[in-house]
Amino acid sequence: MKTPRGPVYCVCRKSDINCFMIGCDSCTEWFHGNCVGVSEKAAKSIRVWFCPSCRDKDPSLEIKYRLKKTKEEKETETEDQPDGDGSSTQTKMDRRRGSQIKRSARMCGECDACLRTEDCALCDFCKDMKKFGGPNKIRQKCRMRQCEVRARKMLRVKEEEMSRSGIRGRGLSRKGAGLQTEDEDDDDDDDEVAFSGSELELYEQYKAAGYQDLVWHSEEEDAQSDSLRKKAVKVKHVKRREKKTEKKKSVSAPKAEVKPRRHKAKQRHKERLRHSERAGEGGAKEVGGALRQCQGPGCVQLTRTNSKYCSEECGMKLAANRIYEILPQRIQQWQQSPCVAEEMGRRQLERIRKEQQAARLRLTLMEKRFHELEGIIANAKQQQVHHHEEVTEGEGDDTDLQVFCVSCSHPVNPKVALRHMERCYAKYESQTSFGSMYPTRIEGATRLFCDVYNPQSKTYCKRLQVLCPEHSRDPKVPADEVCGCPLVKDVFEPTGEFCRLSKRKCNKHYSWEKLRRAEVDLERVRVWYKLDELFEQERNLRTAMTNRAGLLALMLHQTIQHDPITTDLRSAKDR
DNA sequence: AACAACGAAACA
DNA sequence: TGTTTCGTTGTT
Repeated sequence: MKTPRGPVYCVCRKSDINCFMIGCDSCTEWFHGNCVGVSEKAAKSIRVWFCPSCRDKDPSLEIKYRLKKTKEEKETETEDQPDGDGSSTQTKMDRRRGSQIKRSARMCGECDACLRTEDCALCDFCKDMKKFGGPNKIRQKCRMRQCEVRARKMLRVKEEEMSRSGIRGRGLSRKGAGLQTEDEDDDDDDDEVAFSGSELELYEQYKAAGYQDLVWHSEEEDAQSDSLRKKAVKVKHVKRREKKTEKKKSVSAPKAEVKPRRHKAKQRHKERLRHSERAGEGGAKEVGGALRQCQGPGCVQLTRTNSKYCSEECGMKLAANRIYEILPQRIQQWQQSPCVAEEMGRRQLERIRKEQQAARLRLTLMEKRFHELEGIIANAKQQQVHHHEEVTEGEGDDTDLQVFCVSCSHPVNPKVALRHMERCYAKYESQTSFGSMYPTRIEGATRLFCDVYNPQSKTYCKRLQVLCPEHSRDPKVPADEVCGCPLVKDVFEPTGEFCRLSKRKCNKHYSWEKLRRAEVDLERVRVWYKLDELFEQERNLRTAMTNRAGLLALMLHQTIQHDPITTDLRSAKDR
């Protein structure tokens, strides 16, 4: 149970400070506004205030009020302060702090820290402040000014620093005043070893008596050891435990916790001793306390250092023996039970084969398409140009329409849009390279990747050859060449007709050969990728299958049939 | 739990 | 409006 600690104030002698309070300028005691009949608002106009008891004792004490806050008053105030004009923020603050120390949730108003008016300029909090050139991230009061009683512990001067420089004896002034901390901080403070006089002595003795060796001693030793240390330890443990039980209200008795563990440790230690003794009886050599005989079959030699054997041969002999002994059994075991992984592997392989077949079929189809296209293009080149159609086409166009280029986003006339976009694309595309360290090697494939070597980056271009503006330019079109694009009906149905416009003038089918070739080539590349992927899968699967039931695997693993019924069911289903 | 960071109240 | 410093929150 906690006794109500912490400072008490006012006529009511309560510790509550979360309301408006006013300080007596005579006894410096603090009073609740409500208890002494002073509202917060009213207090604003009070300049000097004395508590009822002080006034009783000394009737001459008079509560003084401020005049209305006027300009004149402000002026008089500044006159009172000689350094008025040249005052820095620091000095202004000092005045503020110095004149009347406020009591707050984090300031007792009485300790050295609270009374301090200057920032140390050295602590981390000061260094963080803007006035000391800091980033103002931490935004905490100078450590030297953190209240010794109410400020959060972590904000106060750090322990090491305090002991190093002996800056201040924490809480000494407070203890003299007979005041104690609030409960919140009490919890923090408990972590510190707060000894009373006799405890301190014991603590010192405990430290001196060899708290440096915390290893387990045997009980005999313990009995012999000076009672002083035991006493000291006991004091400490009891203190700790009391606290723990108080906090946790744990069920298990702490004393019962400690002893058995000690026993176990001792037992283990004894056992270890016994083991090493037995080894010693064997009559071999002693290495670091242990005696070793070669583990080779039938060998009685001593081991080599850091080895279980006397020689390589012994090691090999033992290994060979193991294989002869274990392997046949394992092979038999392996053959007895069906291997699910093997079965699954076979199925996977089947699937991969099927997919490979499909991919190959598709590849031949694409190759066929490739040749067909070349045929069409060759055929188209032989068409004659029809000049009269040119004219009619030019007339029908709507000159007001505009489309935006997908590359440069400029508005362009739809008539020339294709041409523009194609060139725009080529322009931007040729600015970047797209290569790999290795040339493409696909057997039986014609014209896929550009594969031009760039000696600067030591890479091979990996664009489709037909689409690479960086390494191949579109050939110049002769004036009399026909467009020759196969005409279609309903988008997909070929009519058998060809565009008979002059190639230079046909905007509708601009570089149609290139696009068609790219279409076919892209598909071919995709099929090749697919084939490659399938090949990789097959290879992995095959390695896994050949490694399964290999020598190493059989020696290292075995399948234990815990439940023969399950195995039977599975084998019946699988077979 | 300690710490850093930061919003915001309080104040001049 | 700027400064100081508190409480809260997220991170280590």
